[in-house]
Amino acid sequence: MSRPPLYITTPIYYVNDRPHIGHAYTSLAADVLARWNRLAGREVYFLTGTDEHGQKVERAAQEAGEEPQAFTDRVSQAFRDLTATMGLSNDGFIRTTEPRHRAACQALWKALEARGEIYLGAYEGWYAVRDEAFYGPDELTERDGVKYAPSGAPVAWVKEPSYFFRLSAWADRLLAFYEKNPDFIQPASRRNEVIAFVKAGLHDLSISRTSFRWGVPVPGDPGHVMYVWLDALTNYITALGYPDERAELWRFWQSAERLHLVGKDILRFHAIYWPAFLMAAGLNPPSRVFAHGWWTNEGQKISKSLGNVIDPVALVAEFGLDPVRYFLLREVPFGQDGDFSRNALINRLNGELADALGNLANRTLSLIQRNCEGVLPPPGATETGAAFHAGFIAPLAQRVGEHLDRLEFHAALEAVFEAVREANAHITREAPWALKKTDPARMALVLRELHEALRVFATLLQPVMPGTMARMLDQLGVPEGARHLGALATPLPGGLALPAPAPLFQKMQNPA
RNA sequence: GGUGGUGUAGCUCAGCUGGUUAGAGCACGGCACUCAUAAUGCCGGGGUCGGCGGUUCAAGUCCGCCCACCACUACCA
Repeated sequence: MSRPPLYITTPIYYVNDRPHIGHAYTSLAADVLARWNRLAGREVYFLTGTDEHGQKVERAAQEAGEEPQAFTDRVSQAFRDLTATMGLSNDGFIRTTEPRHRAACQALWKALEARGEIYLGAYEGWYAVRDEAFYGPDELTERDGVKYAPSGAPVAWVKEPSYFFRLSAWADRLLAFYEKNPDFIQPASRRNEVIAFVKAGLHDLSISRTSFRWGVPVPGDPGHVMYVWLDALTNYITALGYPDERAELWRFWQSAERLHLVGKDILRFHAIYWPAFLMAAGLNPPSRVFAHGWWTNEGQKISKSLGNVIDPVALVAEFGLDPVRYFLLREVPFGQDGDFSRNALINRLNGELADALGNLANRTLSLIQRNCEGVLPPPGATETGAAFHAGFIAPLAQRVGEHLDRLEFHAALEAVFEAVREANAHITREAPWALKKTDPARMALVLRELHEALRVFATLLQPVMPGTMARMLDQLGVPEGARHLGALATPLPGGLALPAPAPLFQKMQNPA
């Protein structure tokens, strides 16, 4: 059952912004998939990074009185720090201001140009100087012969030279591609939206700008810089060595599963423009693009103006990294919008992590400590234990894996905690504390069964809660080299001395 | 406006191609237990499955209409 390698990416984050829960969320999901697949023995390359070009950055640097490069060096640090804050296991971190990226963008441009996919034209439309944005005619209102943008800024008809990508010619080929690859865009509802959009017809895409300088110069016409999305999307292949097809990592674009995780707001760029660029340049399109949902904060839409942006650093500082990682993936199906609330987080932490799982580990290990002299009993099974094992423990790794392959993080975690609940029922039914005097042999069997269940839980939960599960595996006496999925088939030897248990999760007082 | 989707217990949601008394978690009530982080287990109350009409021996599950909500409807990233 050897699977091709996995290339998994987050979007590169635009540095003209502070890291918020949305960034943390995408990165976290990618991290869990990367860790899970590594545990399964699959080769993985996990990439994240920062998008550092564009007019907004240029202007922000100007306002800060800095050179753009110095400015981005400074502000992109917050995103590099986020990888540590969230405990990310990314293999690479790319910045679009790196020389290798400029080279890759220009190589892609030349490839498109050589294939006749690019032409020079003019971009025209209603432009609001104050907003630095173009508006469609239906968005405008007119008073006294002057047209105004929705923001209230006056607009004027502007025409600037621009290179165009022949996107209109790709609509049919994109539709054929979606047809042949039904899983390319997920979830399915998003796929329908994209298909509807493409079916309505595509315009050629303006892919250069002359209105600012902070970007990748267009080869052969340095008055233009490349459209930020062409620049940004290219990061995914820059990081693998493009255009050097003999680069060590290039095989991740040639023969690996190529999975992009994105927020739903940037799906179009990844599901339409990006595969079109790639196919037009004669390169593989991605294998899969998954668009996840947005968070609200205590039922309210998150926005800077409301001042309710969620800072991942503060979140982790207050609740701890692993509870936050668990909550974000457990609470809401990936792909749907969800609500962040302190109450809900604390309920998950107390009820599921501390009471159900943590306490189960603690009571089991305490019994082994006290009644078995701290030594793991040899493998064996009671009748009820055999049924419990066959129904909930043995199939669990596969169940979790199937859910994670479909990016159903919440269902994967639900499956584990269903088994945790069952384990609590099992220990209560068997009451090993009462068996000590009546049937010590059975007591040893029951405790061993529970230890085995705990070993499976901890092993499978490592990708979501790496730190805490490492401590749990320590307490269970599982050696470092036996913590991958393949090791679950081999029982630990009886007679292993176990350390004294200690609580894994600290409960929090619920303010409500 | 157009297209797609959602509406099931107090809350969050499962319910594949229509078929026994509609399920789970949380919350709530009772009981049991005492190994454990006052943890755990068992039992229970609670739903005219958005509304109306239709197809069918049989509909939460299919069809029509209506109501409510959501998403998409291109070039700031």
